[in-house]
Amino acid sequence: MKRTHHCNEIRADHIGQEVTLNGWVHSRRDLGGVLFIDVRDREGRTQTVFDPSDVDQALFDRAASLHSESVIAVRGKVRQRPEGTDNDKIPTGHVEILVAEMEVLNAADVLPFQVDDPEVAAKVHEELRLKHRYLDLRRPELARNLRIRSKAATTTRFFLDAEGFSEIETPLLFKSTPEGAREFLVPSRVHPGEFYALPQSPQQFKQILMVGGVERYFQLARCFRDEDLRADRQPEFTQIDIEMSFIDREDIYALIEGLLKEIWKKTIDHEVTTPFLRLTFEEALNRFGIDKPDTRFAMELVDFTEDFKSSAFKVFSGMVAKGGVVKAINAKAYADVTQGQMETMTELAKSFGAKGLAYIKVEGGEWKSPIVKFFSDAEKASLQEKLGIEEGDLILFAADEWLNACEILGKIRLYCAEILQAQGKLTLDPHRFDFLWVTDFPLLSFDQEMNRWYSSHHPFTAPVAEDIPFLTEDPKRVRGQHYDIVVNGVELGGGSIRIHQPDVQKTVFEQVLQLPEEVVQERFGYMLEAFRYGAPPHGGIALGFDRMIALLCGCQSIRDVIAFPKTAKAADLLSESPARVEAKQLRDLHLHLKVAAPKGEKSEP
RNA sequence: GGGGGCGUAGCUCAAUUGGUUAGAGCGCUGCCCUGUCACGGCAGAGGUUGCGGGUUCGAGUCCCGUCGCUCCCGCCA
Repeated sequence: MKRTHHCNEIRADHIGQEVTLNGWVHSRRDLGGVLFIDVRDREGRTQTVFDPSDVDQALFDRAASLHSESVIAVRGKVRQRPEGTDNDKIPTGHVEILVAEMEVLNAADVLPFQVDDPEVAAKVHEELRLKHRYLDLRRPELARNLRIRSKAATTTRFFLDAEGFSEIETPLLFKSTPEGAREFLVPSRVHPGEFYALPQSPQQFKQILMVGGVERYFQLARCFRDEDLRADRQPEFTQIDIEMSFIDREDIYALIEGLLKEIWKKTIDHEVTTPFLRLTFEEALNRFGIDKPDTRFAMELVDFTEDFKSSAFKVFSGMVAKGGVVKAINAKAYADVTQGQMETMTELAKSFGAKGLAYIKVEGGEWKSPIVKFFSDAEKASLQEKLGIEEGDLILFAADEWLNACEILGKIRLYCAEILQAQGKLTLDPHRFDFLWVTDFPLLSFDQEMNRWYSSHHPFTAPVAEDIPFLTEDPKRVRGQHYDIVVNGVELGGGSIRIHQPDVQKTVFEQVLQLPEEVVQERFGYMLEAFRYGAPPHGGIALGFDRMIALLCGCQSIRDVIAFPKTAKAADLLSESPARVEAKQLRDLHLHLKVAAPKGEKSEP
């Protein structure tokens, strides 16, 4: 009983034809004398009719006792529905199949949760949905997400192939590089006591491929990081990984703008406007207080450092005297802020080392604030003018060292936007995508506790050429040739032009990052060596594929765009991994566990 | 590692703030029903209130611990 049509195919044209459908029992309506079963597959559903005047009692009884989600094959004649019984909600609603024969391909047990009603299914606890992921995947939303994901992958391959890229797989069993994210380790059987690591990304291999003359590489690369999870982070995830030779930053921007434009068009038929806006790191911080700004709404940070330079309010003028800045945002229409919300924001500010969070509520034509009495008329006038203050507004201040002040207000800006959205005072168009590049990141950041410089991006990022002389004497002013791509406040990806000169790379490793020479040799010796034998200038980028699909699908969590995601504690509830292994497996791997074996099991001899 | 939220029938939730036999809708089982499409009607079964302690005359409710899910901070070169 192989199907002749799928379940969203039968139309008036087919009336009179004999057809066979295969699919799941979506719903069953037993009216006693007549029985309807909607057969569903991934394309849609079709109503079938069992009429006792046409089928024998045994078949009728078998059909009547089917549970939802059983898999059946039905053969019968297509006929027009009797007048007045059309169902306009589904495309097959004008016809039905008068069943002559039915085979039960798999009789389903009673389900752990209902899947036929999308609204009911969507509310089921995620734990249960993950345990029975195969049921969850039948929901139209998840099925659609996976198809969008597939379409995006295919579009990527097609586009990059046309641009002359080769798709090349790199090893998953790699060498441990203890910098950066914690790694998953894989013990070696044939090398007792030695380990592979799963790659955090194919970074080093793709650079070696450039030395290998590949020129244009890409991969939909699986990456692994053993860090704590979030809604937008999984321990294993996918990147669109790209590397090119003989290029500069502009080539990357143009390529990625083309790729994203194509993906958005092919998957959700959305026209992305290119070229993308570009912001320097400094401008992003100054205006939005974050290096991945959501530019779909304003509420921008405004600088008042000059205005409060000699203010009678010593918290502000004192900070300016110390070289700090004074900044403010206008949370439009948020003067009705609650005590609790104000406390939350103050805590945010304090977590960045601020002493408090100064504010002005504009209510009843009055500026209500504990600090406004210290302000001169000129100061008030400049606040009024630069912030466009109106009745009902809430003004929030940060006075601190530049980066802290920016980041405090950046977080508060996002918090306010969230609240204002919940209150219906701020609306963001769900079909709007604000793409932008963030450029000119500082190459290095200083770690106060460790008293040393570390790479803002990664140690292979090339400095801006004219800044190379400052690498050792003034690391702070060296800009990196690093770029991030940001959409609606989500960091979609990032990359850089790489260092291709072994001497510059050695300087960065040993003199700037202060890694001992022997450590550099052990971990990166093969790269430095490769760069001695003809390394082309090169650069690349990696895009978070899961995050990208979540944006395309309008999902909050990337778990909804991954077929088999893991929980916040990195467990797979379907297969119940991770799990213990047999003692023999451990012996083969030369491992001895320090944790106790569970009850009923013998611990290792 | 830290903080918040959740955990009651197969599912989604309720239980008057510590008080009788823990309820409802959906699902499930049985019976009825010939044009439904969220079919309808009648009846019924179904509970270690995540788990383990404690307080109390009495705990779903309060306390301690623990497990799981989730959100956030740290972390994620």
